[in-house]
Amino acid sequence: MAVTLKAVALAAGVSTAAVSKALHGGGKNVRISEDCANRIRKVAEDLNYRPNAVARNLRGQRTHNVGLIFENFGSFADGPLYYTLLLDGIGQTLFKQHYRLTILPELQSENILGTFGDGQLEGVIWCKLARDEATLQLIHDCPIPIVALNAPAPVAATEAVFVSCDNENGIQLAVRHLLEMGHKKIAFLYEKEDANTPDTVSRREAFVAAAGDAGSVIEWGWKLTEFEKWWAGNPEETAIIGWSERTAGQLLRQCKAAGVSVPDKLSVVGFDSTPFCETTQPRLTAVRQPIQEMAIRATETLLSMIGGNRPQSSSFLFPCSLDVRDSTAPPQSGGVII
Amino acid sequence: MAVTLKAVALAAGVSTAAVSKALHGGGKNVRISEDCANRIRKVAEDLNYRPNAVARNLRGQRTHNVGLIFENFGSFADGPLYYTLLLDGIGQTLFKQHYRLTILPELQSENILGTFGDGQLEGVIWCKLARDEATLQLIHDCPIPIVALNAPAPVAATEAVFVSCDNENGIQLAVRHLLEMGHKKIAFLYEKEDANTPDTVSRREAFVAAAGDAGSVIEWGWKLTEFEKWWAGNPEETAIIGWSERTAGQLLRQCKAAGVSVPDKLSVVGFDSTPFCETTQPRLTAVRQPIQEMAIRATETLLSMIGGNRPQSSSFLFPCSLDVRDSTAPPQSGGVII
DNA sequence: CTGAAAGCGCTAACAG
DNA sequence: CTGTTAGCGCTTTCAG
Repeated sequence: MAVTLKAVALAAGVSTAAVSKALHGGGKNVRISEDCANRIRKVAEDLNYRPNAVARNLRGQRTHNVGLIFENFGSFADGPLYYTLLLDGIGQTLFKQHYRLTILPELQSENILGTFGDGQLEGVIWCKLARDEATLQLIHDCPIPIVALNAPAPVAATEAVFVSCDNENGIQLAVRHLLEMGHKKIAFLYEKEDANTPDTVSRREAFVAAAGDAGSVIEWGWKLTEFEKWWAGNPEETAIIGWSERTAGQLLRQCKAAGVSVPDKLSVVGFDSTPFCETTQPRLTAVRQPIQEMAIRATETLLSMIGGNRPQSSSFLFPCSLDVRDSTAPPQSGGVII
Repeated sequence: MAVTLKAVALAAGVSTAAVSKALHGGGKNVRISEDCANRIRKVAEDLNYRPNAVARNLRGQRTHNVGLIFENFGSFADGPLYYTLLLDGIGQTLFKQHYRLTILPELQSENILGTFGDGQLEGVIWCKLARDEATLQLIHDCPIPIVALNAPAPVAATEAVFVSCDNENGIQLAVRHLLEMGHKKIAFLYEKEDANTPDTVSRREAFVAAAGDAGSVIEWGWKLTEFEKWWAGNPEETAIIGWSERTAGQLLRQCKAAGVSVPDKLSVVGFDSTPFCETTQPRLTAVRQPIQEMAIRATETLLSMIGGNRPQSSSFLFPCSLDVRDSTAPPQSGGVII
């Protein structure tokens, strides 16, 4: 049905090679007169010829197509704008270089290698890549370059490149901010459901290290309904750092419901400072993770690897910063009062 | 480099046809003994054979790949979760049917038809499709089925299917809600920058029709900085309907900044009720548009069209509902006071 | 029951 | 300067 190169050649009374040359100007060994080329172009135009990319991909062993895989797409634990910023960063980088982006179903079953090795993808960006042995093995067997985004690099060296934020430094910033304000006891909060995500784990560890004796760790359920009872118990803590933006946002709502005013009675810090933090009441002080820049870097790195270059490094760590907004303040009844 | 079907055939001492049959069991005319098939499968396994999908696509003229195009990706006018919900709905439907999703660069230049006709895509979901003549023509010339999501159907019939929410009914709900509460003057607010998006237009028109004499229309800049001056002018309006969730959220912030308490002094309604509305202060009353269901329906329709079926209808309108939260209340100094 | 062979649509060596 | 031709990796019809 579709008009092919051959059809154009036939109509123009030339060979397919001539048409290919005239339209895309490939092979150096083929020469063609301007007249002839123009005639061919005219015929192609008239016939409404559209090159078939699949055939071209097969022939050229290139697809200009990059895959994107989310370990847990649709779970909003990462903040409302997470996926939007991510996609935007990846997309803008890719499209500029005339690559396409294919969203892959979250790794179902065992045929991931089949998917990665089927010739349709030139590389993969893998978000929140799990850290287990199986995955590491998989990375090893993967025929195309992989960049892991938002996943801390494993201890063992792998062929993949890891792009992530510096959770440790982010948590340190939050802890220091609170300590400097005079808080003596700070809690780190995460949800049971997210207990094992790499980010939760590494942030928790960073917190324990940074806060030392001043720190405690709280694990509640997704809804944080435990808050009210906890608060009723007159906890020593005067500040809570939520492992994610979502957690902190949810906590603010619980505080409001329980009549606990923030930041007067309790200071709250979130992780991942997106425009969402501007919309909460009070506006949420949060660690900023440069998602979009990370996405751009991940994509650039992947494209460079596809181009055959060895990556400059096997791990890129993006420093976090702290956006101080209205949800943190010195403790009301701090020990500083003499 | 990659091990091909031929390589497997060679290693197993059989023909490529036998291998193809043994591994994927296609052609009915080819028969093969269990023994032979098993031997072939073993060899393929040992050799780590991965079928090349590009070749298969070319041969079979099918790619199981659907394209997605956003008219304005990355503009957050649609609310923080818009893209996430959308992608989630599309993805879950597609992946279940073993289709892939390709994100297309937002229609650059003129070669859209080239993109749609290059054989890589079996169909396209087009978000916020513009309404102009050129686009209609393009739809007409498009060799693959198109479903327009979140774009009101044009007057003229086209080959494309349109899935959108019922803006008219949504606006009516909002207006009625406010009128019933006793508001006498209601404004519809949109940003200059969004003045011509189909949704803005159709909601504005719906508003003018629904509110009649009680209605007025406001066009401000993206930041809504005009609010304070407007308010200082002692407007008659006691309620504002924002064309989008974002607009309404931004308005709430302006109100706060100006010391105008919502809903006491001013009621605010948004369009597009996502979890975002739960996070504002006060929680935002908003028209709910079932984004995810719409995305699912759009995808299902597209897949059915790809399967060769004629769509049941050329336009699906999803009814809106109203999520009443805390940003609306009866006017403080309503005319009802005797 | 099995293998040879003809393409899907395109490109780039090669020979003329 | 142009055209013929051999594949890219796969499926499937056809002859053995």
